[in-house]
Amino acid sequence: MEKKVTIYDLAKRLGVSPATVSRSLNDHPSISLKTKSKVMLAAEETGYRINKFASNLSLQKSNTIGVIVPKLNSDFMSTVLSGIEKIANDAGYNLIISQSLESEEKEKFNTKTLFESGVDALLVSLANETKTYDHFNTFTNRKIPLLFFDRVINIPDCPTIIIDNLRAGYDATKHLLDQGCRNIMHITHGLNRSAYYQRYVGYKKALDEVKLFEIENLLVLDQFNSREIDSVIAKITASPEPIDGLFVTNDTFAVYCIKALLKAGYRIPDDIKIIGFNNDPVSEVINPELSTIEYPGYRMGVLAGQSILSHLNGSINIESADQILLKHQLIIRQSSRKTTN
Amino acid sequence: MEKKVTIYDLAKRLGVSPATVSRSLNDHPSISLKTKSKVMLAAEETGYRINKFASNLSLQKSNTIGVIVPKLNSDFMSTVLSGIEKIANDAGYNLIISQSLESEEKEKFNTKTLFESGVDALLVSLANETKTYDHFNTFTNRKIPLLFFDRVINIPDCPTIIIDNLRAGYDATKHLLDQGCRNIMHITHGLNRSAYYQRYVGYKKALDEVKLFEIENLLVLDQFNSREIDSVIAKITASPEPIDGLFVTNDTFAVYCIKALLKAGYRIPDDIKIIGFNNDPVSEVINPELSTIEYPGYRMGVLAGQSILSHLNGSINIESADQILLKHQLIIRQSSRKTTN
DNA sequence: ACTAATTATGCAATCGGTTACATAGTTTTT
DNA sequence: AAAAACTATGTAACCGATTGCATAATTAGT
Repeated sequence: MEKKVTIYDLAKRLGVSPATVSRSLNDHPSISLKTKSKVMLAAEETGYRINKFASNLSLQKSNTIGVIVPKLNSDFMSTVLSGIEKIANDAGYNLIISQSLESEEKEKFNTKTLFESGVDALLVSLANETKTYDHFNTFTNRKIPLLFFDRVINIPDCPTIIIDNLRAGYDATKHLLDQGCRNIMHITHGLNRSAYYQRYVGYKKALDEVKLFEIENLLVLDQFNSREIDSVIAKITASPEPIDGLFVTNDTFAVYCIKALLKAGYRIPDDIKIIGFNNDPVSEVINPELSTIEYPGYRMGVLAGQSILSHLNGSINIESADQILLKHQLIIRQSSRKTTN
Repeated sequence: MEKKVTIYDLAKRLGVSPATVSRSLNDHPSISLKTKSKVMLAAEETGYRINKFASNLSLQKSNTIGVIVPKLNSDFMSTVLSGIEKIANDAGYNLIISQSLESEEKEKFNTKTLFESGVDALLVSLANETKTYDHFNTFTNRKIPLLFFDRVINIPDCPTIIIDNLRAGYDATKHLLDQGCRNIMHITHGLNRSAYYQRYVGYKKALDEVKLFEIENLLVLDQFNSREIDSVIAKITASPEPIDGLFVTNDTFAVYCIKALLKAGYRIPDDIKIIGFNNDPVSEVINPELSTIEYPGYRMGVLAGQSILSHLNGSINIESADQILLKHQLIIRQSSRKTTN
């Protein structure tokens, strides 16, 4: 069992004061080179490690960034996190990651513990359930940088990073219309989150443009899990006007749909054309390959990290809340291709 | 800008000592109910929040668990993390997550920063590159609980959580043999990590049993990324004896293989039967559906979390290093089905 | 050689909670 | 009613690093 060694131990060993040791270790200019190297050597020899608790307490900062996401295990989210981690780590920050599991309750709890843990900044992608935002006041009141990404809410002075969801929803729907679809069903998550709501608005806008707003056909799902597939198929088969297009705001679920529809005897894209969202790896695996909207997850993570770091470094005026809008991209594959007949 | 309120502020406000405040907030038995509720009320009113830095410094613990994984954005790893997070969070622990990106250098660095951050325990899945393990000494020397999962190394007193990789490799290979394959290629990651090495041993063992050890056919890849696919196809087409089976230790890559082979004109499973590893969601999306080995990621995460928590609570004798072996399961799908001809 | 400027180091307070030990106030015991 | 046993609270040291200010040691200036 190694004993813990502190700057006091080093000080005693070298016959200097703890202050000198501290300054040496932090490369303070007013310490002579000779002393510095003496200290460094002793630190090396004794296996000295700084005690961050003490340091943090003294400096009032933790070099830690908190992250709250709805769910760790989705391709999109883990990709975003990977980007955040890369940037944070390279800058010497640690990342405390927690998941809300789409629960407002848990999001509040996590916000509280992360605050108490003294994170220097907080990055959040909101739970679908969340309807109140007071729990973030602890951060805004103390002017601790707070940033929202993907699932955002507008709070004064809090930057947001999103894609143009309205436009993306419009593009996806417009594409299906261009391919000849006339009765497009929109399958999406709770519209409580603006990301999803905006896609819906885009969907409607595209329909409106071709005077198809009457046959808007919306299906909102609680989760995007495979158990919900039956209700989808039921709704499609029960439709008085046959559904000929599907805009699903999640690739994984779109893939479930394709599989279920094929099984039910529908031809894709001949009978029903489908477009998903996110450009998850699965979209290229399914047959027919899934058209989708490319959502730049890694870049989003990197930008979120960089944005929050520049706030922490003060290189950006904290007052100037910025909104970063990433470009999405329509990716056309087989699942929505117009069939020549 | 809210001012920070400390136990000293509360003490002054209530005319008691900071010690009383501290004890009240921690529900210490020797404080009268009247005083306790007075303190709690005041804490509520003033918006008091404990300062974890101070608390941690005093208590010498952080309620934080460190995690190092090779890569955040894989379905398997994010699922494991999700399980760990669930357990840790429910027990009031925060999770600091970092990724080594398969680099020994970065793994060392992360180990150091996590140590300095004062994590109460460390969970590690090793980078593929890692060949030395001294960087974990800081933890073992101080008897800070250290656990390895999935990609493990045996260090005295450090529990490990794995599946029986040898058996899994054997099962996968045996299955292909049972389906009639006689020239099975094994595509895997660097054999430096025992997880992969054991699968390879299992593969060989199955071949040995049917006296096929002569035509062992091994392909080791650095990464499992799509750029390596060409070399795979090249090796398969160049084989003097036609390859009729493929055991790939990663579903995602197995899926790439299927797509490339189909494109190259091979019929699956007729010409080549394929089995993957992990039971990633993609395995059910590809056509033909991919046979695979079910790897219980979420359970692994949950068990890793529980194991480390019990060590922290001292409810398990720290000296008794345990090894948890999870059951895998052979999942047979279309990609390896014997064709009746 | 003597003062001024510069460089290197130490002193001591501070960050905010925790807790062993001491003490004052109450209740129980005999 | 005095001693014993609790109960409730306060005192003060401690956790380990940081840093403004003071001071000692060295060098430069005239």
